[in-house]
Amino acid sequence: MELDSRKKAILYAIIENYQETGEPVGSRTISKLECLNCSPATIRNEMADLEEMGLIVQPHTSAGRIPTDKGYRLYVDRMLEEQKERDLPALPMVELLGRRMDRVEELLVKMAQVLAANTNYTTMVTGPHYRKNKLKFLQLSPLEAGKLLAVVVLEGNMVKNNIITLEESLDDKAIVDLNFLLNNRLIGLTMEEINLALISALKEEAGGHSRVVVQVLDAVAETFAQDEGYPIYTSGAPNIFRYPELTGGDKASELISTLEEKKELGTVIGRLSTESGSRQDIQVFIGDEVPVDSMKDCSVVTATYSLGDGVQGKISIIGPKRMDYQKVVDTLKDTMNQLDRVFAKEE
Amino acid sequence: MELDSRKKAILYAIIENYQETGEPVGSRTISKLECLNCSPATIRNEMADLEEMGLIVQPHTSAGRIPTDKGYRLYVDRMLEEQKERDLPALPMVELLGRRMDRVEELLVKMAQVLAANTNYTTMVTGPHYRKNKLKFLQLSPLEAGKLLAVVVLEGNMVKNNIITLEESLDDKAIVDLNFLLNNRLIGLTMEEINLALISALKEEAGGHSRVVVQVLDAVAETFAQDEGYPIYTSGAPNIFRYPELTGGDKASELISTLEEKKELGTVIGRLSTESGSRQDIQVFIGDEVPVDSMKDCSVVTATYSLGDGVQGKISIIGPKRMDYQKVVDTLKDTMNQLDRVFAKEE
DNA sequence: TGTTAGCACTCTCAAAAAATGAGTGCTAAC
DNA sequence: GTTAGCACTCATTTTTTGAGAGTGCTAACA
Repeated sequence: MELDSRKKAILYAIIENYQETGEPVGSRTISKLECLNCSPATIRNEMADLEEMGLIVQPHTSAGRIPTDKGYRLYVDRMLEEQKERDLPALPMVELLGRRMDRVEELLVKMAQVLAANTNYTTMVTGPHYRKNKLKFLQLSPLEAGKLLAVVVLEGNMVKNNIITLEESLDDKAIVDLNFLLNNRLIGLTMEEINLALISALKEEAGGHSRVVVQVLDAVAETFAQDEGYPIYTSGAPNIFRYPELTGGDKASELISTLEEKKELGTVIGRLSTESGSRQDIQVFIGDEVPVDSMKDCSVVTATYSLGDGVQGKISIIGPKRMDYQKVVDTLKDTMNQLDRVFAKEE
Repeated sequence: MELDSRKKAILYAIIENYQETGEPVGSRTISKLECLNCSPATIRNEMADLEEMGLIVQPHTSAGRIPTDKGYRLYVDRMLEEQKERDLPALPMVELLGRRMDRVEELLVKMAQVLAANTNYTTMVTGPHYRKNKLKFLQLSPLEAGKLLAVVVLEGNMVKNNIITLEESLDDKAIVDLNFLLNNRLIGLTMEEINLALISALKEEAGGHSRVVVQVLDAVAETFAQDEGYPIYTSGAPNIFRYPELTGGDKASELISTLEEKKELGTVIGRLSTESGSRQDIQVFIGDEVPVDSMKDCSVVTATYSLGDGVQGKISIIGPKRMDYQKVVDTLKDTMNQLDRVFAKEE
């Protein structure tokens, strides 16, 4: 069957109306609303066709229609295609960015908060993938007998620290030497690259302190291993309560659990990174496309941010399938643009 | 009216039954359950008395009784009094503690998770109050042109780092000097004690670099100022969905919001610190006693933990008013004991 | 051939009505 | 002081009813 322009118009009208109301949309509503100038009966005929094509469904006989995942997909794809320029009120992201850009985690958390508050959906941000960023420098300091403080700085000024409990004591001289050795050999490498071969090579060089070298490297590696290599921040979880379709039955509970545990969220991210990004790196998952069971009633819109120096991660907006895709996509684009502008300017 | 031992027994029976079922408890249930050996009618008489005393109420005429806040209070006070030794299966807290005790935040988060999973309630842990802990040492390192990395270590090995963007560049020598100066003057002081008078004194001494001193101190102070001086971690928020009385209406939404925002939770903590702790520093807030509006249907049990070196904070378990106070209190005591054992052994 | 009016039909939702049942308070007997 | 018996109350559940929204179909119309 042909999807002529009127059918499209009707489909989009249904989607947008359903977006606002959350109620199934009837033929009468459409006939009034539209500049199509045709009667409910005509709309009904068209709707029957759209239903046959699998783009809309009736929740029950004699109810209005709601879009199917396939319907949404069509709508979203067109939207991403069109790239229509809209002017949104810019988010006060720059303000955040201006101050204390240095603290990456803090910045990400705030960003998530602003996005959640602005969209009324839930936001999830993954921190940069530590293992993929290069070591900028590493500093060992004596903390107390048998304990070392290791401060690790990665490109992009991500800082992590770790307290290492040693099995043997080291004097200050030894620490300075070790410091020098490690920096000399490791700077510029990513965590991934600091592998076994390298470690045993260092062990040789360290001579008497070989055990310490291993301990230090283990501890450092462990620091970056937690959170499966990247932290995940969420914000606006309570926003799901705005959407009855997400809170019926145990759904709210399951969603909140998923968000709290965060681990499973990684699968979304995992899935993301393997698939090729669409234009501007914005990807949309609709309903069943979301690879997390408890989110089958949700849609997820994802973008990749970059803070320069290879520091990058994903921002995702999680909402009901009837989310305002246009707004979400535009907001994310705006955010990405702001980030780019700030971090491009800086370099 | 006299609260004789039978009345007490009945009250406690009601409380414990309601704890399990969440349903109002009728006279018949009690009469069967109890070794009191008396008929429902007798129980009814006693219940009428208990109601008159304000210890139990009927949600509506001809329903069973449920405990009032006052009833719970009586029950809890007795329980805290009795100090009955029960043997709970010990939580696998030690296991956590054994490994990587050094990372305080990580430890606290894990602890919250274990407690939440074990009790089926929500757990909230406040990190140590940074401002009250003494500075152990402070280290400035050049990061790149115009940027310094400041690593601050407090007693108890709490480490915070901060990237400082300077208005002027400093050569290595200057940084070393500044480092020395700051350490010399600030070690052993708490963040609270590093006040304006001290800062201006340092400014004098720093001579040419007075602006830098201020910037560094500001940045450090700001690091510890965030989170109002201490972080708050929560875990097990989804557990509230287990208790219908917490999820009716918008309650779930409000509770989850409160937990997510965390700020307001501080008021509980604030209230706590002013009131004198009961035995073993365990405090119980029942219903209206909780100083947070969205938690008027909850009870909160709080304990103070100490990780040695003045590193201390609060652990709170948040659940419905009909929570298993005995279990929660015992679990907290057990946890505190384990902490004490580990950290006492260490010193 | 596409559009429209009309109408019977279906199904949800809300309100009203009726049945159910748990639990009480009271009284009178033990 | 305790208990059996009984009438009464009130939330809950089920049933009934009615209203309303929306459809599909048919027949007329341009």
